[in-house]
Amino acid sequence: MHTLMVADDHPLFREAIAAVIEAGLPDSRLLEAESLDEALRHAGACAELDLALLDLGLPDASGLEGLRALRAAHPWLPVAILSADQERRTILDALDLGAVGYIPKSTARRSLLAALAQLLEGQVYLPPDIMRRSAVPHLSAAGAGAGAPMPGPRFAALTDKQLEVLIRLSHGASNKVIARELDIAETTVKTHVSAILRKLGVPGRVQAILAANDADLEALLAERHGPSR
Amino acid sequence: MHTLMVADDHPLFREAIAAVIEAGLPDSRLLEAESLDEALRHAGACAELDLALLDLGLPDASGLEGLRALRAAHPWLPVAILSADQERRTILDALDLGAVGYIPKSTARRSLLAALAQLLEGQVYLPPDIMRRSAVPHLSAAGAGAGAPMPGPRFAALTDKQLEVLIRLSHGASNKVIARELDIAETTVKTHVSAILRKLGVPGRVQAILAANDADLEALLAERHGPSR
DNA sequence: GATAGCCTCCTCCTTCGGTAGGAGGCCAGA
DNA sequence: TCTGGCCTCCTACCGAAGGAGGAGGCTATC
Repeated sequence: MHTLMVADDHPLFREAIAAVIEAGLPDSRLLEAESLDEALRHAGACAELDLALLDLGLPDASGLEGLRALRAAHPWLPVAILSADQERRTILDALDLGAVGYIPKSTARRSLLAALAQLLEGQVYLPPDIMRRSAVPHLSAAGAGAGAPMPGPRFAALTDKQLEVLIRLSHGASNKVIARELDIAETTVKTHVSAILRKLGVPGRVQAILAANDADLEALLAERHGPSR
Repeated sequence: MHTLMVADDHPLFREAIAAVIEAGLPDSRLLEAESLDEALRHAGACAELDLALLDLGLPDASGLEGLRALRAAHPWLPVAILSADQERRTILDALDLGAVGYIPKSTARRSLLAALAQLLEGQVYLPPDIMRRSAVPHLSAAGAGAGAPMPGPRFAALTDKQLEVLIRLSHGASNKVIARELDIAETTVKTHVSAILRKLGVPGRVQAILAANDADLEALLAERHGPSR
């Protein structure tokens, strides 16, 4: 027997959550709040609360302020964020403020149930697809000393020819097209592509393209051949 | 059949990990490294690596620098931290650098096994006892911004599900990964992908990704279904 | 001369991506 | 009630992609 609370200003979404819980956690009770104020009152009134699901778009709380307020008022209450925001940074900030989990609203119904079960068991839940994707260790928010850009993949390790191939790769060209454009055999293109993937530490051409799109490869290539080209 | 790597300079600890894996994950292979350098070499040599367990006390890497280096060299390798450090701040910093999990060395054998299984399934694992004990909020996060990128007209023809697939596609996910994340069969993903390619008028996933990267698909999806921020 | 790195090309093999065609279930509108 | 769109899943087939492993020619450096 668990008691949950969902704080979301969209009735439809609260109903959806209620349906999921009823179907998958029949032993549970659900409190509903449509504002931060109501959520705070519920949390104060109900001592049995096991988990609060907090939307980040509440009318009386902008962004993570609601989380901060709820945490400050009830430090013992586990709070998980429920949001349409899929920014990695937002998730990390929420954890920083003491959230025990983060559930994107785009989560599939079955995954949602699994996430709730995990949270009720005392575990931490974070969306795997967001936390595990690209997640390039670069830029911004947390200063923390040496803020050297530290270019992600090692484009500098690529040879000129490999750079030429990667540029065409990043434009979406197939091996066959690249072979024709560079006037070499397709097998040779494959050799170059394999070398590129190995040097960049990525598993396939798609990831190589995504990595390449963050850098100006033409500039790098031009720089190598001196200002005269 | 999974392949793991443990990077720790204490042979005893490596042996303990190996024993746990042998007992609980008999289908798995384990590579051992006693330095960051060796870990980097293993990661470069073994493409099948599913998960790296990185100690924060390596002799040739101080603290989270090892994680930064490993992430930079192999952005697509999931890395979980294995450390004696139980500071909440350290865990958050590790996540910031792209770690997919954090396992304190004080973890009980059974919990360790569960954590590894969870990580190998593609989930995120964090120590519940540390993450769930109260933390004092002291952060200012402003979610201002909200630029105005216009989603291309072609994307309007996509259904919600197709949009979900395309978003993950644009992050470089394979059909198999998308299937796992959306909890549907790979054949279904293929069906969706085919429909997407047809509607966008592009010949392959690579071109779809390049087209998708010019639009803010998450915003489009959020607008469609109950925009709660 | 020897060594090393790069570019070129090859074959064999496996996995991934994509199409074609079919099928059942669900749900909203006519 | 029926129709149509959407989601789901399947088999079968084929081409693209990528790894393994080898090979010859080129240039620069020691």
